[in-house]
Amino acid sequence: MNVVYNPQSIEKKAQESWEHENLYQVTEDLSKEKFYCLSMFPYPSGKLHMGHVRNYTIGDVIARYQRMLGKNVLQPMGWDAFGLPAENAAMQNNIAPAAWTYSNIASMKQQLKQLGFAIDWSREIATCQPSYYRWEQWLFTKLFERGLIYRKTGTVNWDPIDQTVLANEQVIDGKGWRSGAVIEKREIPMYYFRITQYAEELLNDIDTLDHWPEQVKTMQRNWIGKSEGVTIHFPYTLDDQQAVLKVFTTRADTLMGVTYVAVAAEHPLASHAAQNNSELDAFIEECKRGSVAEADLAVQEKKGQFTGLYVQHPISGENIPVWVANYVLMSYGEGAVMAVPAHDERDFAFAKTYQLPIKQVISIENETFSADSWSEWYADKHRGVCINSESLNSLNHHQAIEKIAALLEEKKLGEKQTTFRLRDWGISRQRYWGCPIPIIHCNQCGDVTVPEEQLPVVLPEDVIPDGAGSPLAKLPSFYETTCPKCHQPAKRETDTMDTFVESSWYFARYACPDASQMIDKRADYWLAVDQYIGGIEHAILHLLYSRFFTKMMRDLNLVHVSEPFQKLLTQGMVTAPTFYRETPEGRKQWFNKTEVDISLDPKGRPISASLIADGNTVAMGGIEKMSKSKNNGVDPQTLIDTYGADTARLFIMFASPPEQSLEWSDSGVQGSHRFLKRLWSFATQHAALIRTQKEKPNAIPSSIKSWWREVQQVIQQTEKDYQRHQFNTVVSGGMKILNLLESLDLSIENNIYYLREGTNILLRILYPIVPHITYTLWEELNFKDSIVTQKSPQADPHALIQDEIDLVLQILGKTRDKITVPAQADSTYIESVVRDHATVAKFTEGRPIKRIVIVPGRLVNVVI
RNA sequence: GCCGAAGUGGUGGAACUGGUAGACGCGCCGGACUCAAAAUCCGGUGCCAGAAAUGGCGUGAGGGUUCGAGUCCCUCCUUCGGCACCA
Repeated sequence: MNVVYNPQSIEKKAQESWEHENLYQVTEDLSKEKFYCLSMFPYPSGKLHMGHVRNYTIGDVIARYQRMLGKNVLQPMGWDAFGLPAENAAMQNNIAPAAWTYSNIASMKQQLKQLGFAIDWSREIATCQPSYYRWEQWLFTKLFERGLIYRKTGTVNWDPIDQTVLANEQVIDGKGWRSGAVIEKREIPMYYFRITQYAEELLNDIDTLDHWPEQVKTMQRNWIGKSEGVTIHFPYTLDDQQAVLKVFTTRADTLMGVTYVAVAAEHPLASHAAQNNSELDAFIEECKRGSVAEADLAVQEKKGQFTGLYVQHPISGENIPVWVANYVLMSYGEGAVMAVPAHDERDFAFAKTYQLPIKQVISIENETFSADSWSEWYADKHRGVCINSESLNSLNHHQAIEKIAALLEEKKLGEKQTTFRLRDWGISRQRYWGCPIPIIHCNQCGDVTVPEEQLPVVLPEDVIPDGAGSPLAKLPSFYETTCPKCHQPAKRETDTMDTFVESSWYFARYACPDASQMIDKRADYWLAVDQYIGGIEHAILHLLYSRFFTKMMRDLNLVHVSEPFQKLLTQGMVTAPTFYRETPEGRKQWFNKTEVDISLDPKGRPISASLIADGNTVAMGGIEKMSKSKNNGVDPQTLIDTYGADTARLFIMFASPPEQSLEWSDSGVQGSHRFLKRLWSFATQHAALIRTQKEKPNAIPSSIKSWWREVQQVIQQTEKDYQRHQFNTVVSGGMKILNLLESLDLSIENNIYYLREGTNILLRILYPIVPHITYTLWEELNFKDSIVTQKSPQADPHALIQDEIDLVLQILGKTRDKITVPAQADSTYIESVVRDHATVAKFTEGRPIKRIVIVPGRLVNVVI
């Protein structure tokens, strides 16, 4: 046994033996309880970053722990291989996205193997392979035939110089990232998944997700955004035609306070009015500038323009002016809103800007309304009653809505309606590196789905995009085809699918990666995923889409669960300090920590930094998420090469609990490494004694009774901590046991049994986190079988029993002393001890004791 | 702007259900070993006052509930994640 801890050699050996024995490959075994442990698959960007290492380490720890509980654990891995970065890399390096992607997969797979994850590699999938995406295309055709996919126009960012559609990410301050041109909104035809058809179920089933973080569930509920309201029709006459303008509102009780209505720039009424109104036309054009991102829209200045048109108030018949406003979203409700300046803050500000009337229709006792300035209570729907509203007067919010809805329904000018904030999911992308949409456009037959026997529609892999438009649209060999129905020449769809589509069902394909259909019955054994682990940034979109897909696949009888992920763990990000200098042009140049020298104050806090290259100062930019753009990443490969995979795993698990963000610390890494070295040298130093198999003493020797109880307490604690995924305290539990073992007096014969027992426990506690070193030591110390097949340690209840316990003595809630009482002492006994206690006498100073609060097993509080 | 989180020593974090705040590390200080350094080992370490015993203060800020609040409630501040074409 080598006395020096050499992670490189022991890790390589352990990994080779695991691979040789095929330890992590699993099959459906009905005799065992299954556990499907899934981490979000990576985008193959080139090499692993620290976020990946964290994600997959958490997954691996859970998978190995579940295995120790005797379960049949599936932990697969694959590649979310389609996406925009491959196209960017292609343009930069003149390499085809496919070649770039496959080479990235190879190197990242190599790195994952070095980290020693218990992955079943026989199930590996890459979404860019035709064998994967053909089933996505197949599903598309089925859903299209069922009407769950449809075509309509949608708004995209258009770069007028590059003549191409841009992703939101590629629009910076309203300008194209390459061309610098001001971006325009453009309407183009797209395919949509009818996710709104499942809105109600997606919302209701959130209640069944007992093991999801509450915050994620709340975010999903708000994203779906169910609201009960009333659709109100405002009649108007245009070119002698009778029509109605529909608006949706949750505040129908304020209908009598409407002083204008506002429509989105894209609303038909706006376009109509703009035909002979150049000022309005210019305004609508202005609204079309800038990105389509909602965050950008929400912060822009609220602007509007009168259309010159009027609609009639459905109750009073008054003329109501129609405005175009940039804050009205065409995609929500009817693309039009009724404005009640007196009781909506945004309408109030708008009315002030454009001198529109403000009419109070809600009042609250003891509050005075003033049209001069806004007060929070104007919008309070819980306390007010209607005024100035004819038959609604003195009714509250609910009563008024019921009454007005009935009134409108009778007049056929409105109806109660449930609306969702959730919109249908537009999946068309005018890009090359994605799954081709399996549609053929025929002049005779319209949109025809590609028949099953012609699938997959294979994406040519040797294309290098040039940044201008979609490469597929320039490839006649791809788009020229014949109609499957009439066999006339026809054009293949050249858009590809949103990459979120691939990641919405991959978890089901892992169950049967080689199936000759989309999903076969093996999925019934493995689904649902028992534990899903991934970044919090996916809390809404990816998770919602996966839930939606699961429900659609269930309705197609492909899977038999309604929810894909039973338990969800959302990991925090990995952060590190940043350093920068401002260039003369005012741009920030970021430096990596390896390029700078940091000076510390006497307490070890960083005070300044300088660039090693020139010795001049650089600014400290604070702690930020590790990213390429801030140049503050730490390469996991360097970490593995220097310290080994176990140190990397240990540090990441120890530095913070999985859901919190993790701050990188070089000295923290060294500390973790030091612990493993200590463990190794402790084991090698005492190897002979540990290997000695002593008889278990009949009773725990009284000299180490409390020592042994401490070990047992740690077992009890780490058991709980594993279950609640608080791995940082599992590690500190392991450190405590090593500290205890080092304090054990080995000159006492009886203690040798406890040395072996304690070491055995320690290795099993740490195994899921640092599998290589514990696997090796287990073998070296002649413990039974392999640690891979061991059970997780369990506390011995007898060893936990105490005869006497310490109670904290508080006086008026302040800790003053401790008292020792028999473990089964009752409150009468404790009270009598406390009344006679010197410390109590000292602090009460003769004042009478009013009350004695006793918390069993914990504390006594004397109230005076 | 909207939705969702987080703020605890010099520092990462612990405190599970309202019950001893600071476990376990890192750093720092002191010591041992060494010609010396590194590594390793031992001891100390929330802040203020004090030689010490001890006392006071202390979980972003301000209020509240409670015998008792890091934990529950209200208001505010700061930082972070998402906002539908980054993945």
